[in-house]
Amino acid sequence: MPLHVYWRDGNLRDMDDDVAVDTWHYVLAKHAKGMCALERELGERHGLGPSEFEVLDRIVRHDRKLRIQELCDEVHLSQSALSRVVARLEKVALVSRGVCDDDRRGVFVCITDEGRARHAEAVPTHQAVLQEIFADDPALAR
Amino acid sequence: MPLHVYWRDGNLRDMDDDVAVDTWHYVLAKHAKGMCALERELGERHGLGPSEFEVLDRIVRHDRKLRIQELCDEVHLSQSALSRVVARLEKVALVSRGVCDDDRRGVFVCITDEGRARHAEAVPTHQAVLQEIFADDPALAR
DNA sequence: GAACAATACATGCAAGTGCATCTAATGCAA
DNA sequence: TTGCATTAGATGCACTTGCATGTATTGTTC
Repeated sequence: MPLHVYWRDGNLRDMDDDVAVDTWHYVLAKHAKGMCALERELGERHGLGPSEFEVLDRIVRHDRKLRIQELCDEVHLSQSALSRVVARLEKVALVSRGVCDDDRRGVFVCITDEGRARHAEAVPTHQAVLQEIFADDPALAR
Repeated sequence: MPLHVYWRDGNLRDMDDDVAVDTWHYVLAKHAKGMCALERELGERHGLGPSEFEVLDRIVRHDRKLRIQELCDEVHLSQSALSRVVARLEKVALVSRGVCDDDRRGVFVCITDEGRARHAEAVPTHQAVLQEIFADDPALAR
């Protein structure tokens, strides 16, 4: 995805500053605020954690069976963490798991109707939270 | 800090896309890569975790005794997590703790010589890791 | 000053994560 | 086919985190 980030200082700014470290602090701040807010809002309103939502979201966007491995490439979780997220989701019937026919080591994950509904319900919350988080970045507001 | 983020698309881009969500995915990706790399490099080379480094860094930048509470405002950790990070740092003698004289509920944290040295040693690693992480953002490279 | 709310920090506990490892299935070479 | 390295995913374990709570001190109201 051809997205590039441009830093610009509103005022005078010493360009010897370490831009990477500044950017990192920005990332840390947004990540902390965002995760905290998502955890609270998705949790209270839809009974989902950020990881659970992310996994459901990936499956919905692909709109097909996915292998654990494919998900692993897209969500920022270790293989073991992902395995457990999927286990939790299966436990509450938002996804189902099954063995791949062509490679019986593999496991595919399928979203259930209930999972699809829960995801659809949560998308606006997710979006609203993030718009709030980035609301103070004027260039992102429109 | 007057830092603003500007998204720009290299090509055609549907401006109905949800910019906040895209930015969030950028934050998630950089955070995951950055934390993973920092954990590895700071850990292997200096025996520090990202939280430990961050706390040392805050103290060094202020260059004075700090109260736990002040640190709490600056690092993205809960009060309890910070309390434990400081405890770990004290255990390995990189900081020392003491009660505030003016408010005996308060605890100030002081960096030791060894802590200062370890921090100084780790700063270049920290910086190098982050420059590597953001190296693919052309606007940040110079 | 006594009683009580508020604040600063520490700690018990449950939950999520990554690493190392385990099991099962596959691929490949002899 | 047999034997062995490789891969997919699950699981034991240690560690960190946040929430709720505990302890000690301070401030406030009567």
